[in-house]
Amino acid sequence: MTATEEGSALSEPTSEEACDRLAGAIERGALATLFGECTVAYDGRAASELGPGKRHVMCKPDGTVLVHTDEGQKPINWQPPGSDQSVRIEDGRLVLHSQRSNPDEELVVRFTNIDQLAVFETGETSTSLSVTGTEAEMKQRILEEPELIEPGFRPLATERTTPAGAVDIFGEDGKGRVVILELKRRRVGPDAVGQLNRYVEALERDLHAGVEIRGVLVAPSITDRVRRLLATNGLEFVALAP
Amino acid sequence: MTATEEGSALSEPTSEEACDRLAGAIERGALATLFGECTVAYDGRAASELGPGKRHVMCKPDGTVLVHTDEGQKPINWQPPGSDQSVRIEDGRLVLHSQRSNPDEELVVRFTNIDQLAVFETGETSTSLSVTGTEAEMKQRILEEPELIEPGFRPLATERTTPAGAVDIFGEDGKGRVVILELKRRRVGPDAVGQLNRYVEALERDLHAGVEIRGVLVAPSITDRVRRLLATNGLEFVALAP
DNA sequence: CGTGCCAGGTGCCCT
DNA sequence: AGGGCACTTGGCACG
Repeated sequence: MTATEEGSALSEPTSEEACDRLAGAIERGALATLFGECTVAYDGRAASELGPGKRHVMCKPDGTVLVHTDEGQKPINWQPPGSDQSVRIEDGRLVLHSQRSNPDEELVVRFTNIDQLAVFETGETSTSLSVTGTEAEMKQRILEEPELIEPGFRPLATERTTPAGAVDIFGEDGKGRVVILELKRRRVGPDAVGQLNRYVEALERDLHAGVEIRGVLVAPSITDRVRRLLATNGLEFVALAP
Repeated sequence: MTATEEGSALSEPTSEEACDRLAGAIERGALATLFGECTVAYDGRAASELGPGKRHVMCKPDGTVLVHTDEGQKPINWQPPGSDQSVRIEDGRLVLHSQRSNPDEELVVRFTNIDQLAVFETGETSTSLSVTGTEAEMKQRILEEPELIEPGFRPLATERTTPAGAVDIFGEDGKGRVVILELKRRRVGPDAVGQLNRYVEALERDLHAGVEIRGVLVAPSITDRVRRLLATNGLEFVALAP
């Protein structure tokens, strides 16, 4: 036995020790991390090959697998929650295999050396996260203070469905004209204009009178190209930050 | 000294030990992970509060900070590469502070207990990842085999710029008509139609003869709504998987 | 389950 | 630095 064990961490374990410990941790529903030299192969919606190097591998109890290098916020390879993990020894080396279905995707991590294997007990589910500054909050504010859009604006419905999808806020202005609001929590690109335009056109067809429908993009700010796109399509912009 | 040290891992370290070790690791450009009971506060583009619970915290040498719970593929809180970390003791508790600029964003992790602190040496930069099955590969295949689109199709340019943005592939058909291709590597939603439509309209204005321009969406498959949207806008679809 | 859409999206390339 | 867009986008809500 060459490995040293302190708490739930094994330093420089053999492949066999790591295999047993890792399999046990996954079985028990614990969170396990490995750090060491490995190669990574992914095949699924896309495919990738990653040559040897030191990486940090995390196996979560919910089936998530994350492979991180020393840089970047996103994992270089991963497997989503619900994936099935299995561990085995091949040619004396630890191999972590992860399988996902729908779509079928496969991730294989082959370790040539394991610096550390750690197992953590996460206990009961963690406290929930509350986020503020979302689009949902913008919507709430507009419903409470419709004059943020313009004097006389009256919201009539949220998520009103059209053949092209659901409109964020549906209402009418002081002159009784139909107004559609598309909310964006940050500076927007051209895609939002396409979205708003689809809704306006779909509603004009749906109400099929010669009704004029106003389409209004509500966001903190817009780019120049978006300003021109809005003008071209006869749409409007109201500045509002979340 | 109550903490036990094996390799580069401290089990149940005191706040002071953890503070020294973590600060040193960050300073040296090592990768550090903590696991323990903590609260997390974020404020920036949005804001969030996370109550006490066991989490896994990773500090990368490039300035990335990731806070993971026992579930989910994405971190529950994070800070992007380039952020500045600082560690201190407050009321005898370890506090990790991370600051980002442009936009100004702040992340604070307060530990009430540290189960483990580990420091890893990542060595030289890791081997690069090669991915296949991307949109770029679709483009390459079409350039090599234009008949994948239709007999007689001739690609003339890629990334040709229009007032609305760059077109994936620009070419002409057997009858000399201008053809625009918008490539998607997976089943597409309505947004892609908006994108293609913008390009077609922009080019029709740009070439400002009464030239007919064909817009073709190239993807593995499309939804029904997209099929209708394409028809409405006089656009076409060619099935092609990456 | 697929479809649609938000996200503190992130990352990459371009101007 | 800002704009535009791909991404194994991930995640959620809804039909």
